Amino acid sequence: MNEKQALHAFAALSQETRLRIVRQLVTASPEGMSAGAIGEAMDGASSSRMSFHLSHLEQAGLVESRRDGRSIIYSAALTTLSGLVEFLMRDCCQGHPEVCNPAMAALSSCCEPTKGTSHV
Amino acid sequence: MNEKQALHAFAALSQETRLRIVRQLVTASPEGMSAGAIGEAMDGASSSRMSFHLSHLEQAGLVESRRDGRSIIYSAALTTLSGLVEFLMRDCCQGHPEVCNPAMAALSSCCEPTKGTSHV
DNA sequence: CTATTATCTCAATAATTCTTGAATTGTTGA
DNA sequence: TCAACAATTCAAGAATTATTGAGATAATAG
Repeated sequence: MNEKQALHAFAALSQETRLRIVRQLVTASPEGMSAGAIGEAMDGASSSRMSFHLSHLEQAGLVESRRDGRSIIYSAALTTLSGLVEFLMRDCCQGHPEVCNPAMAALSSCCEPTKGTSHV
Repeated sequence: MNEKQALHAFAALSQETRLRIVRQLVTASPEGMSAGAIGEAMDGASSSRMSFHLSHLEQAGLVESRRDGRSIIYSAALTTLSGLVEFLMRDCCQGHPEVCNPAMAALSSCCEPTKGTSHV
């Protein structure tokens, strides 16, 4: 993830409908959802509007698509999301662990450390 | 950090000049830099342009300002940055540790565990 | 008090992004 | 093949955001 890619990703995430789509798709991961189903979940947004936002997200690498019959199934690109977090933190941490540490703590509590099977 | 705040933060970070300002200020943390000095670092951008972007960033909670004599000193709001990471990951991790784990790994390597002089 | 420096504010314009609706492409089943 | 469905593409207009330059505000030095 370089600055240009991060810029695209941030732009993609800075629009309400698109941010909601991403959250929806993360929840629906890894199966994904058809464009139509996503539109329904977005208060019945029009298909051309969905297309516009979905292709924007795809350009930014935040979602992926595949055809399944008449439908096109979209799914979250999880590796781009973690790449974005890494980019943000790479910036933050230039000698300033006071940013990273709270972020680490937040991450740890959110990513349950697979209790029991701890290993570095 | 709620969705609305995250939306503002992403919008603020989705503009090249502003993303560069944030990175610059994270590097200059915690002292900060005067608006003029930031402008110089941004290829000599005009003062009104700087003002526009700096106030946008301040609105989004990504930077803070204080007056020092004639200058206004801006500094990175590190807690908002880590809040944003937390927001992203809270989303990502809804039952999908496969996102979080790479992100955790990236964070760990970026936030060198203060070898030697470690002290909470 | 005046001149100078640092920054902000405002209005106009330029540029970009979003929405809408109509037309188009691709897929399936009868 | 044809009708129906799912989604995309395109063009026009609306809305938002960024840049510029002129003028205002605030602080300091002389």
